Amino acid sequence: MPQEFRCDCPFTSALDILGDKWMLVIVKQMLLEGKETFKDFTESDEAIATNILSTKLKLLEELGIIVKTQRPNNKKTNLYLLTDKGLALTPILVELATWSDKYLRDIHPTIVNGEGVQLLRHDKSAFAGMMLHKYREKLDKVM
Amino acid sequence: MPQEFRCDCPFTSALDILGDKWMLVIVKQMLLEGKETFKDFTESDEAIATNILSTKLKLLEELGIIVKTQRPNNKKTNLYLLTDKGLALTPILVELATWSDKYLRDIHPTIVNGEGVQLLRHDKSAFAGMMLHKYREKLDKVM
DNA sequence: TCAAATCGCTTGCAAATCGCAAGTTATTCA
DNA sequence: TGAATAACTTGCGATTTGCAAGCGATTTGA
Repeated sequence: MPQEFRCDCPFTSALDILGDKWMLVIVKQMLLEGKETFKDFTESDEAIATNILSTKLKLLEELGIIVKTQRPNNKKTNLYLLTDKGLALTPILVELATWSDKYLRDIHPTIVNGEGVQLLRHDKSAFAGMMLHKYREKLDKVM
Repeated sequence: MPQEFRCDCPFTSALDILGDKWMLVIVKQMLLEGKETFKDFTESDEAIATNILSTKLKLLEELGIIVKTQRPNNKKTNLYLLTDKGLALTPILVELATWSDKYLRDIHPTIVNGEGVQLLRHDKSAFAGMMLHKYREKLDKVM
């Protein structure tokens, strides 16, 4: 199924792809929580259903945001890894979390407030840089 | 209906609210295209259905992202205006469009590429600053 | 070596959401 | 005062979401 776009606006077009409850959550889980196998995703807090996970992973792959690979000696477990196109979503994630941190705590007081959030609040680009660095290191090891 | 959150992750919580096809499109139309009445929204390219528009405006208002007002001498037309909480979504919009500009053109070649996009590409924060400045000027006039 | 466990899905079905078209109410304009 | 306009609301069919169960391929362990 070829991706449909509502119009030629760059803002809206991004939302045609990313504007749902799961796409960016999956990217976040890969980038920040080190998830890489189908099972990893199903075991998370956020508990995405397997049929939806399957659909979204397929879509993310079609779009070139992730790639599907295997480890050399394991035919059973698939690995899903972020491409550059996927890693380029980091600034969006950072801005989403920044907004949450500042404006959502009053209606959702249990939002986490640990080390990561402190760094994010204090130095956004350091946070982004660190996440990207860590992920690229992991890619080196895996591939 | 009180907003539900899947978990305590700031990234995911932002998406619980903003993660759909319309919420950020409406904010974009207000910030960048000067839309402020119900009719304005229904007349756009993106053609949101009136029932959905109605629901989303209500939700945005509940969340404090917009406020609903009237002009002094007109009881018919409602004005929807961005609050500070809503204006704080600007960086998210900017990052979404930046990503589109860089990574979506190959699968969606007709994405606009005018003056605005040029500025966005060349100087993101100038673009954001300009949009915010323009919107605040308008607020001064209206209120 | 073969039975059990694990992984990565797919399928069926029910519930929720989306979205078009038409209708309703209140306000303003001529 | 009658027509036009703005802002919705309602009905209903189509699509999407999400739970539960199942299934085939691979791997592990006795």
